[in-house]
Amino acid sequence: MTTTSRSVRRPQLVTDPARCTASELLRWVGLGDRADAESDAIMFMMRRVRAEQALLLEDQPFENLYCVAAGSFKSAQVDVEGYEQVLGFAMHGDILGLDGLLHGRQATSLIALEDSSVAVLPFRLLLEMSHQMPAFEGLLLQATGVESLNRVENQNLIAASSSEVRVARFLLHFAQRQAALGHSDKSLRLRMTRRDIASFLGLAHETVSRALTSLAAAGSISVSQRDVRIVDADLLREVQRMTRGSARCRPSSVARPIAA
Amino acid sequence: MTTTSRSVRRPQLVTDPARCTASELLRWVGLGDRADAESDAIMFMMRRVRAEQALLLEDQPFENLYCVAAGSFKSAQVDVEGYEQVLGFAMHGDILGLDGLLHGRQATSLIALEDSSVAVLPFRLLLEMSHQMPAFEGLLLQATGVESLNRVENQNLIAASSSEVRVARFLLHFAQRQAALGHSDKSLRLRMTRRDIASFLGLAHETVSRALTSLAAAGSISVSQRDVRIVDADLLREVQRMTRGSARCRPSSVARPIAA
DNA sequence: CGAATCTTTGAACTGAGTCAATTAAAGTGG
DNA sequence: CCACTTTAATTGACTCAGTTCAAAGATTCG
Repeated sequence: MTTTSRSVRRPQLVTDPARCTASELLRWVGLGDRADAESDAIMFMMRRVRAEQALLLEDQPFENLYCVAAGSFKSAQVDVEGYEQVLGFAMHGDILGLDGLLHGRQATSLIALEDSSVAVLPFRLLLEMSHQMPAFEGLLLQATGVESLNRVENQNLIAASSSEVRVARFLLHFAQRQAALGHSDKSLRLRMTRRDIASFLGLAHETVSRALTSLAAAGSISVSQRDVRIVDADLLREVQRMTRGSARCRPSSVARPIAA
Repeated sequence: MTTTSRSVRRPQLVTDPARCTASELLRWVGLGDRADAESDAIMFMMRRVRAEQALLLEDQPFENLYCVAAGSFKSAQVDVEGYEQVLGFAMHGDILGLDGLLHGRQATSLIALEDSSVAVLPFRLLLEMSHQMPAFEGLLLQATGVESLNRVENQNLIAASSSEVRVARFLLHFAQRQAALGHSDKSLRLRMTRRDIASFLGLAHETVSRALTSLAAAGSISVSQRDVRIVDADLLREVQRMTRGSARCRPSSVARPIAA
């Protein structure tokens, strides 16, 4: 229906902005080895979402899952008083929308942090396909596993004692995800505002700012607006390890690298 | 193999301590309507776990899911310094162990809070069965949905601004789960220690204690050891709603019921 | 260029953590 | 069944990390 549709020959190289093959999808989520001719033939619709726009609002009926193809999202809830609680961030390859599965209504809104695009995966269809193609069953299982692990990791992020530790963990976690996607794990571009990070970590946005400054002063990172460069990963990891009850380290001037 | 095994006639009434039918299982997780003759015929092993004992330790290979039949559990991680981070609490009908799915190793330990028993669901088997019996597919999907929602709810618990709000939310959340199981939503027996709650909520255990005292003083609950009675649910809900940035209400003396 | 938003920084206040001591409950074993 | 020990829970006093309020740079965008 669009420009490229008649000249399709090498499906994985054609980048029709309006649709993608199941093989591409599988590659995005890290199941590229399960892509085959069959999955080459299956197409999914894509949907573009401009920065700040909602892919989905809470309470909407649950119909689709989404796989982030490009860009990034935050998931959030807005409470009566208008305060926005950020619940997570998603990037390339992440499956979104599962929180609507249980009650049939989305629990959180999904808002694009930049111009983004997602593959639309009608859940019913996905379920049917998973009966025939193991690759799709794998997709669902993986999404489940990721969701489950995310819960654990998020809790570890937030439950950390000091603000500095939380921010350090957030950065390392972010870097790790970047690295898993083949990007640098040293230079991060934070797509979200300080406020978003603050809400996510349960802090005031000023505190996030101060924590970043403080970590930078300690020499573990350097910050320039939304670009964060991890200068001394070991030092950062030293900070990140501190938990409630652990050695009463002086919070900001950990300076001395203790590790052997 | 045990006492009742030869006199089996009405499967759902027989309570063999060492095994259970798939129908019972489905009932426990709230999918009782999908139980049928076929599921009556399928048996799962049960496993008893004494109070304080681990059903499972982190890093163990992922093999089974577990469904809580009786008792309750906490899931936790212990970090290098020996600090135990509690990630969640589970009760009757909850599916445990999903956090091991992604990497094939359990991410958290599961520790019984009281003498408990679980149905052992070998994951491979579960997967195979889900291909033939829709009820089992439903079981997996529901577990996924619950896990996904839990993540959202936990984050809301922890991200709350003040300690009192967190504890209030914790209690209401707990009450709600109790109610869903047919128990009273007014009188709660907390199976976990203050320390566990504190770790879960990211607070010091003294703070949890103080928050409870304070809520009791305000008249929303009454506390006697691990028995908590919700006296004024509306008042408690009033506290629970307060979020970061919301009206600077005086934290403990909210007293005046504002609701119409 | 101005308007709006985001970020950083400062100063004052306070909620929650830490330390310490007391009380209560639950085991243990004679 | 009663001392004795151990663990859990509460309470108080003190301190400090983090919030709040305020104000000044930075950045983006129309």
